[in-house]
Amino acid sequence: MSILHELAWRGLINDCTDTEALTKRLGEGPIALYCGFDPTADSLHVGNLVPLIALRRFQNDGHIPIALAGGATGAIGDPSGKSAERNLLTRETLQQNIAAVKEQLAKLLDFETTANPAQLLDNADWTAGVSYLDFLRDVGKHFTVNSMVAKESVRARMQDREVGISYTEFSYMLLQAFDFYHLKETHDCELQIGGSDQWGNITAGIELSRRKLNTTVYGLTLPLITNADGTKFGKTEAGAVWLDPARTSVYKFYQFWIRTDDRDVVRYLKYFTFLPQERITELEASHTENPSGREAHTALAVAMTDLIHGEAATQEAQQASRILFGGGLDGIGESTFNEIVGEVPTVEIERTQIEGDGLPILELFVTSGLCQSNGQARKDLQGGGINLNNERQSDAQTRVTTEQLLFGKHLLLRKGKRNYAVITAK
RNA sequence: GGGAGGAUACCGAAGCGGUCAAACGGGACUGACUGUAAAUCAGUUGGCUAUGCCUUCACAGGUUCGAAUCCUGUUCCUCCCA
Repeated sequence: MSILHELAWRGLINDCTDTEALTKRLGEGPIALYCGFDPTADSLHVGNLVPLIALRRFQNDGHIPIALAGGATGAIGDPSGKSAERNLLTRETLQQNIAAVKEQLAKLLDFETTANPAQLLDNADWTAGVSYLDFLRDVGKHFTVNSMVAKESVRARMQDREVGISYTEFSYMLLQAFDFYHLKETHDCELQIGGSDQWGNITAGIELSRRKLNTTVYGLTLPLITNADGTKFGKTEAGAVWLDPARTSVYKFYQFWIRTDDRDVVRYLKYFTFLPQERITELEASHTENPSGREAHTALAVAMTDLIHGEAATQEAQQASRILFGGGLDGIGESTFNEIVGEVPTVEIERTQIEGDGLPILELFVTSGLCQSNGQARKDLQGGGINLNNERQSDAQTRVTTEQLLFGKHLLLRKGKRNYAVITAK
């Protein structure tokens, strides 16, 4: 099956500038393709994953992926899909972000293979040195403002008189177009992929390449990932789900996937995993037949955690999840318990703090980070959502002492059904 | 430059002298039901040493027994005219 068919089966093709020609071109041999990632934070998040994984899919099919860290474009800010002007990042932040994002990109693509190694580029390298006058003459001249204004990203903001769009963001598409043109010229990059909101930026690049190089390059957009319940994909109570384990722990990352809505799980298996069609079809059948078995969810969570954090970390996260959600703590041993220490948020306190009269339970929940304030903890307790060592607490006056320590040193806190934390006495 | 209107909790939006920690909606959290799902129903949604106390309605003052509500000034936003 060709790569395009594969992507289509997975529901990953939103739009293509010329499916027929691209199919033909891909059939003729390896192609270089790129996708840009703007360093808006010091880590990528699951929302960035679809295009990144798509790059890898192309690489697996023998093509040459170029991951572009947007040192230049990130300095400007892409108006696509944004309803308001953003603040510019400082240069230092940008530098840090790029460095961090580069590392993450490097993990998902194969840079070692000799046949078609991936490449990691930064568009600041070829943009920073271009003077404003040169840019206006060499790039700007090829675009009419009329066509720029017609782009959805710009039009949306022009129609909204309350927010408007700065000249800076308005120019964003030219920079991205310049990237594509530059990559075509220097790396013979013939395809750009990106989220569906990138359509306008991609076609701008295609036009520039045609005008300046008289050559045809292609664009392919991937769908915007939507949750069945209408919320934004990749967001949780705590915010975005990041790839950086320092921001989103491996356990939380695993949990994020395991809690996927039933209606989304098969779609996500197709979007995000490299599992073969047959396997996904199997999982779909198993899920339809016995949803409470949650086999598809587990497969998804394992595949994703594996991909981002590696096998060892996945096993730990999985083990911790099994212990916590596998039916009570009764009879578990110390070594088993230790599996969850450090996986779920773990806070250390001085043993002396809970000796004698001990600490108020509400305070402990605030310390653990599960509750925002004493008042909130009290409300949660009144609602029946506060558990210590998996026992529901109903008295706000309760004080926790060394008596309650599991194995002489840990306390297992739970708020609600699935928010765990461990407190360890030093 | 002239004129009009506005700024309320996470968001949207009521309130226009006391009964306002502030209606209602969304979101979020918790409980029940379940499968760590969805849907549904219920509770909660400023802080606290908690049948009470404290700090909030852009900011700073003032009037009043009493202000989110009235007055003055400041900042920001929107609209209309030039």
